[in-house]
Amino acid sequence: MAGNSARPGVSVTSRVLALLGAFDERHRALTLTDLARRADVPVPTAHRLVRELVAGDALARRPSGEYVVGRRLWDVGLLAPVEAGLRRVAEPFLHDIHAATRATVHLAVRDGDEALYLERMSGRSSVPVVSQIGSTLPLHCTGVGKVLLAHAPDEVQVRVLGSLPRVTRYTITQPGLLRQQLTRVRRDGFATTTEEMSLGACSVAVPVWRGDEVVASIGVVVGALKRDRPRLVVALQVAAQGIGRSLR
Amino acid sequence: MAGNSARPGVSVTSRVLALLGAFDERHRALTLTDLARRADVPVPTAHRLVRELVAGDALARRPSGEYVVGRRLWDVGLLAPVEAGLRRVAEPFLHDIHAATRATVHLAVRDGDEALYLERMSGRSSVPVVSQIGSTLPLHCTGVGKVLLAHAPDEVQVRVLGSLPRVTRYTITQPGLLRQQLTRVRRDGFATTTEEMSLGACSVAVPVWRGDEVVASIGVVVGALKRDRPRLVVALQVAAQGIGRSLR
DNA sequence: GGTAGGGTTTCGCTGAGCGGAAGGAGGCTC
DNA sequence: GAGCCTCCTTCCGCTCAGCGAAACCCTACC
Repeated sequence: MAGNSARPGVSVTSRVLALLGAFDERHRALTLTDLARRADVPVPTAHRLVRELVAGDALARRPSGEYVVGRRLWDVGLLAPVEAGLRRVAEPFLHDIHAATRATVHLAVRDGDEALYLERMSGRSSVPVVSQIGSTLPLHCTGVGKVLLAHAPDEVQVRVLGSLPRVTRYTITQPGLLRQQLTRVRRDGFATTTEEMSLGACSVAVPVWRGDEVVASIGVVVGALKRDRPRLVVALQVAAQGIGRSLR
Repeated sequence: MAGNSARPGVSVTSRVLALLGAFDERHRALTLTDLARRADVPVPTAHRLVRELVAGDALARRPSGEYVVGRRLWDVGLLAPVEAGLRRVAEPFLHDIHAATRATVHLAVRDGDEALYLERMSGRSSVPVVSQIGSTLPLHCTGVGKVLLAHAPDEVQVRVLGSLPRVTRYTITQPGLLRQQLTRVRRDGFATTTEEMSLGACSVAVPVWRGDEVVASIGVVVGALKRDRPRLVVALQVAAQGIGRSLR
């Protein structure tokens, strides 16, 4: 940046990125002041940059005065090759599961110490589902997360087991208990959760193998597992097989 | 921008946006030189800016050296409220159509003089489909496009009918003929295309009404229409009704 | 080993960018 | 209706971040 900056060395580009990064699932609309605060940029500077971003349709301004992410970023973002091959291959299989179960279906990969949701198809029922395409959730309390964790490198398991934040009163926060579960996940080929992420929601998930490596996980979220579990596991495993086979 | 610019008055922000805008469906991966050329920025300048964008994960660099859109832009872009309400409401209905027909299903709105595809579910068959979520296609040679055009304001119709570029040898390029079809679309409540956008692909589409206004269109793409047409029209109309009802 | 295509680094000039200060605009309280 | 608060917007003079031509590097191809 030129001139009079309070913190020389911070480039215009990085400020622009900071402004864009101020948005997340919980902050889809921000006032100028919030935007400036979250991006750690003085308000007048934010104002100037944001005006340019609005002119370029990277942001948009709501009638209320709040800023939201704009059309331009939406369609540029969709061009990102984030596991594009996996998503394309998996889509029809996810449809099949969705059609067969009517439940919410997920496709996720491990991104560091979190589960990154690549795809979601909403179910009909009123089961609460917090996942969003593009967002991440913890590995230790989601179905797909447990699968990904069970097949993650040791250092990831160590880090995650070292800190198991409680989300609901059923979240597993004892490393020993979770470690047992992970062993069972590897042995049985599926993972389950019971209201560990959100009350009223249970899940089943299975790994997607490419060769001898787990590259993703698919799962469903339902209100209760009960005797449906075997049926769901089979449906998921068939789909996961299909995806894995198509990936080579 | 500071200093020695060849074209003073062009801001850093606008250059960054130009770089991001250099990507489109047909250019998902670009070399530095292409990127610079398409964004109309000198190569060294592009290099500097792009390096910062890569550092911020807004772009990523392929092992081959090409640049692609990065994770950061992907998940920020997904936060854009581009017809979010419509998309959320429509999703389950689109699933139903997809399950019932096994064809490629589309949800589109009119964006100026083009059809903007908000959602797509791929069919099983090998029918060629060029649409992409987030991309636009002409109004005059797609199923959803004809529906949207038939219910567009006069000035849009005039502009579009004034220039009907040929895409395939079946594309309708005579304004009079298309005008007749649009009348029929309004009368019958559905539109069809026959290899007008891509050879080997036909489509049917219906309007989605909110009150007395057409806010979107849903359609399917199949290899051939033949006697399936009535069945597809009914399926689409049922879904469109449902979407419209849910929109109030 | 010449040529062409990319990618990267250098470097001195300079105006784009900076942001404190001040000035609206709206809303809420007393 | 005065006082207060919060958020948005504009102003303006200082100055260093940004600029890009030029030069250089590297790989590929003939």
